[in-house]
Amino acid sequence: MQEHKDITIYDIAEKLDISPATVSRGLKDHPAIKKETKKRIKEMAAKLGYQNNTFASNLRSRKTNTIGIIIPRINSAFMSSVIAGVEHVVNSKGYNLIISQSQEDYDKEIASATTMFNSRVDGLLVSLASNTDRIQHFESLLRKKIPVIFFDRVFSHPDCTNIVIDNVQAGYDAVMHLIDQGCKRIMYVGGSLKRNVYADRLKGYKLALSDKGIAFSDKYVHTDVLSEQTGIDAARKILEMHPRPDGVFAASDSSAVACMQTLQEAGIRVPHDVAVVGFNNDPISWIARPRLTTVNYPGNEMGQIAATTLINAIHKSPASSLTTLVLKHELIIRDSSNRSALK
Amino acid sequence: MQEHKDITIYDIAEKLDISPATVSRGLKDHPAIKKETKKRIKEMAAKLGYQNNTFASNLRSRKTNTIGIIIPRINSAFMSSVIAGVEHVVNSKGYNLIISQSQEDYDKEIASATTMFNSRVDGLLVSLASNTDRIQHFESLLRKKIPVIFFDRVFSHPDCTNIVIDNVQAGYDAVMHLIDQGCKRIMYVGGSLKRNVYADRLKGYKLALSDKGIAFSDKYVHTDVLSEQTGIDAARKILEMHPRPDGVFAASDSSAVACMQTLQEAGIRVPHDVAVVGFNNDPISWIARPRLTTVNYPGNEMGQIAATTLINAIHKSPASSLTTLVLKHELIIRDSSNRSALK
DNA sequence: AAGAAAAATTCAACCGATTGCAAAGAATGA
DNA sequence: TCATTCTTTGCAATCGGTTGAATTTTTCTT
Repeated sequence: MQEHKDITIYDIAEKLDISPATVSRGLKDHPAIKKETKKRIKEMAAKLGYQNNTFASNLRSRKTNTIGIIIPRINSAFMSSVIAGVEHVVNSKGYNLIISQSQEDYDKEIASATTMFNSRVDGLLVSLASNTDRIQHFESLLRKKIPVIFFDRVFSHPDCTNIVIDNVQAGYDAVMHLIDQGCKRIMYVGGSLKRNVYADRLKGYKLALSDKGIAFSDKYVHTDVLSEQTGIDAARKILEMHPRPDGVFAASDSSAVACMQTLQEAGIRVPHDVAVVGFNNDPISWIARPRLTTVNYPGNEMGQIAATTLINAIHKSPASSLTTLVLKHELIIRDSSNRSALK
Repeated sequence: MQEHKDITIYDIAEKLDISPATVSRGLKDHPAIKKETKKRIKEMAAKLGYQNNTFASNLRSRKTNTIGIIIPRINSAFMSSVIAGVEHVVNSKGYNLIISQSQEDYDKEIASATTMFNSRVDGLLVSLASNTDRIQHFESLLRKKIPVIFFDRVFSHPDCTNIVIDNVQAGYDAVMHLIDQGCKRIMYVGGSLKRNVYADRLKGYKLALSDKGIAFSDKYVHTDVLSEQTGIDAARKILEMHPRPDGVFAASDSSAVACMQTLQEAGIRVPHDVAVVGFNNDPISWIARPRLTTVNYPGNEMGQIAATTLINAIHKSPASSLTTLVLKHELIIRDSSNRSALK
């Protein structure tokens, strides 16, 4: 088995009896190179099996063609869809993707940011960890004019674009729907209120109550690092309350389903006694019985848009200016909240 | 806002009035450098905020410190767990990870392999697409002694390690359990038989039947590119058969649940009339009602092991020799198949 | 046909770390 | 004291493209 020496632009240049500079330019369609020369170069490159050495290019051109993404964790239905979307765009545009999980932890997020900085990413996508409350760990990137874009769990910063859905409206829609179904005492189950997604959904919740003249009360708000367990805890709380809540709006499908099932096991009928609305439209939302009413949150789309926006920002250094980009959401009404079907 | 010029080993060398070569060696603990010199170098590096330029290193040392992974799609519960595991190991060992999705398509898989080759990954993890039947597209890597490891959906090749669970045994266990529950006519719902995972589970199915003296028949085997739809199709088929099958072994939880729910909607009781077993232990398996009996397939662990094995293979060039690595699986019995609880 | 302008190509420095080999300094031995 | 060996450090080439400026070639004017 013979050792293959890699083909370089020098090999091509030699065969064609031209200079390496011309080869370099020819390969990347530089306008100053004659069409027919380009053709010869490309043909020879193909014939010899040339591969661009990205390290040499990157070293000289000070570009890495790599973008990074920091997320709380990859293995949730929503986040893996986002990644799928990002990967799709990024690959098709010739970029590489580095993924790092913060595991919902502020310190790990800082470490991830450092890794990204050291890897000299050209741009960074971030969805913040549960307990992050300052973002100075991205300053080293911003100082070097490396674009940082937040999505889903965002943070307001003059130099960063945010990509979100209208969480206030989504929360409002969900709760308004519950009220329309006759709910008077609605529980909100969410994650840390440091995160816009949970805080905003709570705002929507309050607005809906207010618009219907229902008084808001703290005791109906249950927040924690959002997980299934949070849903179970909320259910236990509900079971002990008098009068008992008759509606639940949970900020994730997994907590909503866990809550719903815990209630059901205690003999509560859903939606008859308690109507439930979740968030995300994860697969479990249509597997659970009754099927879960939820807010569709298109992860794949968000990933594609985030990646596209980031790549644009990388190219146009002059402040791409867009501060916030809002995607559409949609309330999907299913059996877990639909009392009209009950009659 | 001032432009930060990057610190290089030359800057350190100048400050310390020594040569860049010494700095380079000092930073990576070369034995020829005096301890105290190393200390001074490292202190100065820290003080100036030096970051290694990986492109320069890679260019010179001809290593990329990058590993690649090609998977059918990222957004499934199993695969995203695998990625999480891989990411964890890879990041902690200072490697980068490039992800590419084949979208279950042979041609895209070839394209992905080419991308990986061009990115000069140091090693590659692969889980094959549904319709792949030759793997010559990895030869260019293997010729350069770049280790390629298959996991989950593997392919036999003298130079490649495979990481799997014992799918034959898992299939055997699942089907044996169904037979123990009194099933006589068991349906197998799987993916393309080109893929070991589906073919082996079918083998286990046949073995179990054979061990119990039950004749095998083609009509009980339903295969397709495995998805929810496959489960629904299988259910429809079941509903039309006489005598009707009384057990289902599906090679994924999503198809199992889809099948189960379709049957239920047609008035079939699970597990009373038809007992169902799935595969993977995805979240939906414990959300569905009845809870789905399934085979636990530890994705995160498999990811970690695959990554660790690959990195070992990268370091010891002398054939790491291991051909196949088999992880443990486990049948988790839940209500969808448990008739003893019914009495 | 000579001169000017435009097009195409080449020159050569450069990106920043690595590494074989040479060299200087220090320690050991006779 | 001088030769020998071991430590430690420096020199300089190298990895393979990229790019501003210079040069050569071609095309266009008049």
